[in-house]
Amino acid sequence: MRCLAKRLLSFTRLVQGVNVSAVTSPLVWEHVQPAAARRLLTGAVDAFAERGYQATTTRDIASRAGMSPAALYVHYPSKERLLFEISLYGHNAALEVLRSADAGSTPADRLRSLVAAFTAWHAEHHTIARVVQYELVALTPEHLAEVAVIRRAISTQIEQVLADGVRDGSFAVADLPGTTLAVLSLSIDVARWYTPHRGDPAALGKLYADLAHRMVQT
Amino acid sequence: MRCLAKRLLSFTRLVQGVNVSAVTSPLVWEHVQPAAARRLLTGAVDAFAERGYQATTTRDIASRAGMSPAALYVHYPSKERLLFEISLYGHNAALEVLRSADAGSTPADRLRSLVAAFTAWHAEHHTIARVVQYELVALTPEHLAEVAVIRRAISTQIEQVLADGVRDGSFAVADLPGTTLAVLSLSIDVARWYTPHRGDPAALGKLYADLAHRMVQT
DNA sequence: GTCTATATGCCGATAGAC
DNA sequence: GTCTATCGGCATATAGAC
Repeated sequence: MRCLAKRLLSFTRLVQGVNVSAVTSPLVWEHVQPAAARRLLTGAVDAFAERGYQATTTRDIASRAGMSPAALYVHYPSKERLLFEISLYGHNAALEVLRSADAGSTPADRLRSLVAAFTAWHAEHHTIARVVQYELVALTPEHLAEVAVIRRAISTQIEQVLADGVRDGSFAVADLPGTTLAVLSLSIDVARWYTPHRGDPAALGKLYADLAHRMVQT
Repeated sequence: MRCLAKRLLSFTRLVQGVNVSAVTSPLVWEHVQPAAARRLLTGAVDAFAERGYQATTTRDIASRAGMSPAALYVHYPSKERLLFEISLYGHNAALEVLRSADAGSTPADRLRSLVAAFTAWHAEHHTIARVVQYELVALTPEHLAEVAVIRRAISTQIEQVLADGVRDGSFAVADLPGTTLAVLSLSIDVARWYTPHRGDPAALGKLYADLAHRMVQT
């Protein structure tokens, strides 16, 4: 089993501004080696997103990868560890998408870019996003603490832009923490309801960027 | 086992306008008889909300109600049926909160009232709301179809107000279905993150009413 | 690194006494 | 309507051959 964390940031580096097409790459997991470990991981993402972590059996994951149940344990020491690697990767990818999108000369431009990219990521990668956002309780306390650090960084990224806009007078925000959470909520909830037939991720990103901007503009 | 559905609408009838204090009644399940069935049901709500349906065992539910595992089956024929009764009740309660809140002379007043009440309900009843919003996949196809009807009615309630506002020129909405979903999303996602220490449900409702109104106003 | 076979335990649900 | 006892099955994870 190779170390996944070291390679987590590879693909999101390609994203610039609201160039959300870059996050639609199908080869998201190409850095996971060997191929058997990658098949197990992508099978687990699909299964966890479809049925949830607890309802997914190791037999199901193994069979999606074309293996016997026992073969899973050669690559991952437990089902929870598989979830953790997916969750850690997903959180880092989401944070990197935000950091790469935080470009623009005004708080309004930056906010629109952040919301568009974060929303499009949740739509395009709705299976990973579903695991990231809704399977936190299945993590061990230690692993949860690790991803919680990344979650705080994600929240801070949005809050900072809103605070900048308030300072220069382009935004009117009565409750900064509450509005930060609301803006994040809008994008995160996409993972709950999105399916490919519900529209283009980039178009959804643009709509949500507009809605978020209107929520705070003076 | 008594029929729960017939008594679903009792408490939400008390709610008028944005009188969200009425939905904070702690005796939400008082109509479930006998008391043993009610203890099982409230125990199941807490357990499902904490760990999720699949991670909750019938032994856990029974022990929260102070009973042996076997006693559960005197009141409910299966674990899934317990989930269904909770989900059906919760959906009907949420819909009734919306219908009671749809009061006001202008689309703006109506939208603010709807969003305030719907948001406050998700905060105040975040345990029930979590089961309602995140455990749909555990329902049988037949039971899912039944709650899906209620979910469409909830969505329609919001969409109608937005459409009325567009018609009389008080709202500017580029994408009506998309904006409807976004407004609903904001409130629904409250069930994911809300805990009592994060503020007063009524105050959150007011904040979200303001944000939703700004999303659509001309 | 993958397999077959299996250890070990908990799951949902039932049987039958009281 | 509640209990104790238990059924049959499937869960995660391991042992050991190849």
